[in-house]
Amino acid sequence: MTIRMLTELEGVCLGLVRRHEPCTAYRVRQELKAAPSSHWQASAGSVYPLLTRLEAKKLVAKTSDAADGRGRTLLRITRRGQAALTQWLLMGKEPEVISSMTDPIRSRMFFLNVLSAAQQTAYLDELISEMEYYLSRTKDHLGTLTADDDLCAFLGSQGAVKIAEARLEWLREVAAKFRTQSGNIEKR
Amino acid sequence: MTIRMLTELEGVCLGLVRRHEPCTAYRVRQELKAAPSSHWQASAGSVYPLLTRLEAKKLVAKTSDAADGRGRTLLRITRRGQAALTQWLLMGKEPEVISSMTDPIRSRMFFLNVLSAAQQTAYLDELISEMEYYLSRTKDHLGTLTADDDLCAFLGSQGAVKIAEARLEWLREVAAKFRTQSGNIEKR
DNA sequence: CGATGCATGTAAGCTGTTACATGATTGC
DNA sequence: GCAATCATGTAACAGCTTACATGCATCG
Repeated sequence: MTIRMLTELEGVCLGLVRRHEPCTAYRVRQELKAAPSSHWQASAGSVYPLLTRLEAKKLVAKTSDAADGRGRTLLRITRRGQAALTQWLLMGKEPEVISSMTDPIRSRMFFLNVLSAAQQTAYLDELISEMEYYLSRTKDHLGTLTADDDLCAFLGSQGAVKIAEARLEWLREVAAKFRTQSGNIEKR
Repeated sequence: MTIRMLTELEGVCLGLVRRHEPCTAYRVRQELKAAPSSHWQASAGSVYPLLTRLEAKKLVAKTSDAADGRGRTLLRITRRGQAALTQWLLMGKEPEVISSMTDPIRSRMFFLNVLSAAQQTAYLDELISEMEYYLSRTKDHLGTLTADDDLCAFLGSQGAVKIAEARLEWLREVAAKFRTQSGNIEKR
């Protein structure tokens, strides 16, 4: 019996349930929102149905404590859930997973020549300044973690910093190149 | 009159039409598939409707050459399309765009402690080897480009290499840490 | 003349988003 | 008492994927 592969958001949410169990769906949303670099909005409309889906597949167990005044539902990962999470994690070594990274800045860089030379340098300067701010926030977030407490969260967050640094360094080189080349003038 | 903001895939496709115009929708798909690091499958079911959508918004112009035996349709970007592409590009400096990067490896790293110590090191070793291969392919792709021909494509591809190098370096550090710590044993 | 590649599309389904809607609890 | 936060959901919609379907062109 093969477990249907989890989506990225499902994998992350299941992992968060595991890390913070027992926890509410609300907590999972908060954790997603707190992450300084995340593609997901973690809207109620995605997280609640998603966790219901995971429950239907018996990957998480919901327990509604009757004693709890508000209708709070606590989540826990099941043994099947652990297996599914492991399978999702191991899928990470597949080439199509490794290469499926998205970087909206890099995507845009390919089409920078749609801008005038003046616009190009102005845009790159603003971008670098925003990236610097993003990097500082990412470092701040890393500062709240320790290697002793949760090594995985610490190293994951460290990766975010390292990648942000690489992006920033690259942007600086791009800006330098565009300044010396005085823009990449269209040939048409 | 504000132009409705383009999605990521729309922006990339519009930019590709511009770079290769006049070109077919098929060509746009090929270009997307050829990119060594792309989140998009560029399936027919997404690209064709997408370009029809862009045509309806007058961002691209379709010209069906009657002389052409096969029912080939050539695409060109319109002036409105250039404006929309510019707007999409400039949106890149918004914090939510900068931080919306996704990295499936980094996502998984947060939950590595679901694996046993032996599984952890085995997985990281395989991952590093796959990342090395991915990096070499990315470098090969960069090698096919020159700074003189299309500076943007060259620098964009250079960014892919730099980020891949940062990811790989980070993965090596993670592997080293996990080996010395002999895994991150669960406390429960 | 058959395989591969060029070329265009559609239908069903899943996932995620925005916006809306409700109510309990906690802190000031 | 009132605001902010905790907490859970639904409905409409947009976007992308898989799988299916078709036909022409080119090369061996």
